[in-house]
Amino acid sequence: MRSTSPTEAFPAHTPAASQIFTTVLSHGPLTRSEIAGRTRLSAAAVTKAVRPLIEAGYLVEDIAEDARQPVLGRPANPVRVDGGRALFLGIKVTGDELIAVLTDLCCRIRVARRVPLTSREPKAVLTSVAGLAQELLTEADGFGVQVRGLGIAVSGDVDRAAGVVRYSPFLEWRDVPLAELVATTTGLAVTLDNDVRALTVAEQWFGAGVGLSDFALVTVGAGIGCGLVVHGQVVAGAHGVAGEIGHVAIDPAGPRCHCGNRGCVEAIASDPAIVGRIREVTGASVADATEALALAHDGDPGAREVYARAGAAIGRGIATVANLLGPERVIISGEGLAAYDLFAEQIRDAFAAAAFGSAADCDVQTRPLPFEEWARGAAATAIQSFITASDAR
Amino acid sequence: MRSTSPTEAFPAHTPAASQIFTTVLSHGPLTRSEIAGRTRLSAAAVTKAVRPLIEAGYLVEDIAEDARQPVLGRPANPVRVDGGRALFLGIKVTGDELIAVLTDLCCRIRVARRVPLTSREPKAVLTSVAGLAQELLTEADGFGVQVRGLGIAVSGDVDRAAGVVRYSPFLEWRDVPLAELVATTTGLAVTLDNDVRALTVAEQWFGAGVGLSDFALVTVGAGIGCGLVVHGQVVAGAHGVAGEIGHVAIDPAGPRCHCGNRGCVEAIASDPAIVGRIREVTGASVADATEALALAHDGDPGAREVYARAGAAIGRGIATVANLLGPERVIISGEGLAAYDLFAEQIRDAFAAAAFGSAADCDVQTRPLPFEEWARGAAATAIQSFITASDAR
DNA sequence: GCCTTTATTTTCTGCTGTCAATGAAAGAAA
DNA sequence: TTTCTTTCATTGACAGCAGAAAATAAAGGC
Repeated sequence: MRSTSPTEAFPAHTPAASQIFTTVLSHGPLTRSEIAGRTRLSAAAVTKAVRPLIEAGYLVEDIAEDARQPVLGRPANPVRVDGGRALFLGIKVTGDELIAVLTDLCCRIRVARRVPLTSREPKAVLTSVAGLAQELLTEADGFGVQVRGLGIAVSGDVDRAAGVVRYSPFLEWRDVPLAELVATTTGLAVTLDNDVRALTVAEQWFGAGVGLSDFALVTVGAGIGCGLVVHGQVVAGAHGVAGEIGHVAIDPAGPRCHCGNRGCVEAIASDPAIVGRIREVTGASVADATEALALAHDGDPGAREVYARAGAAIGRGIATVANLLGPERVIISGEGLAAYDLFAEQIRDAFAAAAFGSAADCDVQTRPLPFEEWARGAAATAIQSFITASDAR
Repeated sequence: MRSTSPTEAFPAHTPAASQIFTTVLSHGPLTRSEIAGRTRLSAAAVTKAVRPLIEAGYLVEDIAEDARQPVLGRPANPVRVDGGRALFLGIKVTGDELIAVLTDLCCRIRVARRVPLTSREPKAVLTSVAGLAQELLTEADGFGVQVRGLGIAVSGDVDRAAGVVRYSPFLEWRDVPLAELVATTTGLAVTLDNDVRALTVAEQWFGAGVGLSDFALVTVGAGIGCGLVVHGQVVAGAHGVAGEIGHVAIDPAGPRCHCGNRGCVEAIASDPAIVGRIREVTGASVADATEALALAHDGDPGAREVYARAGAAIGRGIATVANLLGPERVIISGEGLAAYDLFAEQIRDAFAAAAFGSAADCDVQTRPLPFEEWARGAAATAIQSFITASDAR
C-alpha cells in the first residue's frame, strides 16, 4: 500500500478553476463572492468551478465558523484548501547534504529530514535522493494520503522545463537530467528547479509575496541570491541565469570575487567573504560564520565594521534591483540573517541612499529562514506543477 | 472634413484576433498557416479571426507575389497589415522642445515636426501640444485617413493607466493629468507614457525586440535610460519607477550625481557628465556633446580617456541588467551613440567582464536613434492602445 | 409572517476556438 | 489531358467556458 499509486489528475482543467484554486490556496479561507471579486470572475463562474474542487476534496467549506460577527444578509460560506488532501516532497540538494521535507497541499511541513552527502557524483546523489524519498514516502503512508509530487532544488543553472541541471558549481555537474532520473527511480512526478527560484515560488504562493505581482527575494548566506517575480511570474532568464544579485559589481576597488570580477556583493557580504575579511582585519582565527558572528556580538570593533560593510553592500545591491525593476517589496532572508542586528541599519541606509526616487518606496522586509525552508521551496514547485499540470495552456 | 471624425473601434474583440493582428504587425507578411503556427491557434481560428480584419481593411492579402519560388501544394496567401488604413500621432515632450511625428499603422513615419517650447508651464505646453497636433492633423487630411490616436511621451514618473505625469524633473511637473487635458483639447484618444517605455514599446513591436519576450533597451544621451521587457511585457514598476540604469551605482568613489549619490552610471556616461569631465581633464572649453565628440575624434587623449571610462560604466550597467534579468538581447541606442566608436570596445569589454556565467551570452546590439525616434515611440503606444482598446481583458 | 439584505445557485445564452471534412490551387505522374 | 498528391484555406458542427439575469437560500429586523 504505497502512497504513490497511479496519479489522478488535479481537477482544474479550466483557467478559471486554476486561478480560483491558487487564490484560495494563497489567501486562506475566502467566501465565493470574495473569490469572485479577487479573480474578477462572475459569482456564477466561481460556483461552477468550486463545485468539482469540493467534490474532489481539494476544497472544503468552513461551516463551523463561530467567531463571525452577525452581519446583514445571508451569511457567507468560506471555502478553504484541505491541506491534508495531498502530500508533496521537497528536497534541496547542497554540496554536502540533502534536506528533505514532507509537506501538505498548503505547503505546511509535516516531516523534515537531513542527511549528509558522501559523494557529489550524480549517481551517488541520485541514490541518496531516492533513498530519502523512499523514507519520506514511508512516513507519508502514515497519513493515508498520496504523495503527488517531488520537487528538487539545486543551486546553479537549472532548466526547469527540461528537468536538467545545466551547470552547478557546488556539485560540479553539467547537463545532468536529474528530474528524469529521479522520476524513473521513485515513480513520482518530479519538478526540478533552481533553489532560489524554488524559494521564490514558496514565497509567492505561501509567504510574504502573496498577492504581489512584483517582488524580489534576496537570500543572504554562503552566497547572495535573488529571486525575482515580475508580472506575477518568476523570472528565469533567457539563458537560465537571472537574479544574480551576488555578482552585481558595486565597487571596482572592492575585493576580488571567485567569479573573477571585483567588488561583487557576494565578495563582500557572503559568509565566506565576511569570515575571510574578519580574519584579515582582526587577526583572529575565525573558522566559520558562527564564530564570526560571536566575535562581532562580543563587540569586536573590527568584526562589527566588516558586518557593517557587508550590510552596506547588500543595501546597495537591493537598491540596484529596486532601481531597475521597481518591485513592490523586497524580502531579505537566508542563514546570514542571523547577523541581521549587525547590518540591518546599514542595509536600510545604503538602500535609502542608492534607491532612486520612488523606488525607495519599496517595502523592505526580513524573514527568518529555517533550514528546511529551502526544501519547502522545492515542495512548493512540486505543488505548483501539480496544480498547473492539467492546465491546457 | 477633419480626419478625427467619430472613432470606430478596432475590430479585434477576441484575444485571438488581437494576438493575430499584433503578430502580423510585427512579423510582416505571414500566411495563415504561419500565423497559426506562431500563435499556436488552429488554422480555423486564424481564418475566422482574419476575415473581419480584412473586411475592415486593416489586413490585406498580398496577391501579387511574383518572387515566390514554386513550391508543392496550394500556394500560401500571405496577409499583411495595411499601414495606410490608419494614422497616429506621436509627440515627445522634452524640457525645451516638442518632437512630433505622424505615422501609419505600421509605425512608419509620414511627417515629422519639431517646435521649441517657450515655457514649461503645463498650460503653455498643453497649448503647444494641441497646436502641433492640429498642424499634423491638417497634414493627415491629405492622406484621407483618420488619425486614430495620439501618443505622448514624457520623461520621468508617468502613470500610463491614469494618464498622469506624476513627476517630471525636466518639466518640473507634479501630478499633471496631461492625457485628459490633451484629449479634451484635441478630441483624440490620448495615450501618455514614460519616454523610455514608449521607445521600448516601439522596439518591441516594430524594432529589434520583435519576437523576444525578454530584452532591454538602453538609451545613452543626456541621461542614461533603460526600458525592460520581461515575460513579454514592458516593466513599469510598482511605484512608477523602473529601468533606472542611469542611477545604478557602480563606483562608490565615482563622481557625485545629481541624484545625490556617487558613481551612478549617469554621473559618468551621460552627455553632461562627459562634457564636464572633459573640461576638467583637458582644460578645453567644451560647450556641449558635439564639441566634446569633435575633440575626442581629433585624437585628444584626455577626451578619449573620458569616453573610454563612460563606455566602461555603460558596459557595467548593462552587465548588471543582464545579471539580474538574463535578457535575450540588449539594445543600445540614443543620441550618445554618435560616440559609439569611442566607447564600443569598453562597453563590450566591461560587459563581458562583469556578466556572470551565461548572462554573458546575451546579445548586445546597437541601433542608431534618429531624433524622431522618441516621438515614434509615443506613436507606438498610441497604436498599442488602439489595438488593445477593444480587448476585454 | 413579511421585508430587507446578502450569498449562492440555476438556467440560459453568447461566443470562442477545435475538429474533421471539404474545397482550392498548384505541380507531378499517368 | 486527366488524375494524384500536396499544402493551404475554409466551412460547419460542436463542445465548453464564462457571463447575465433571475431564482433561491439564509440570515436579521420588524
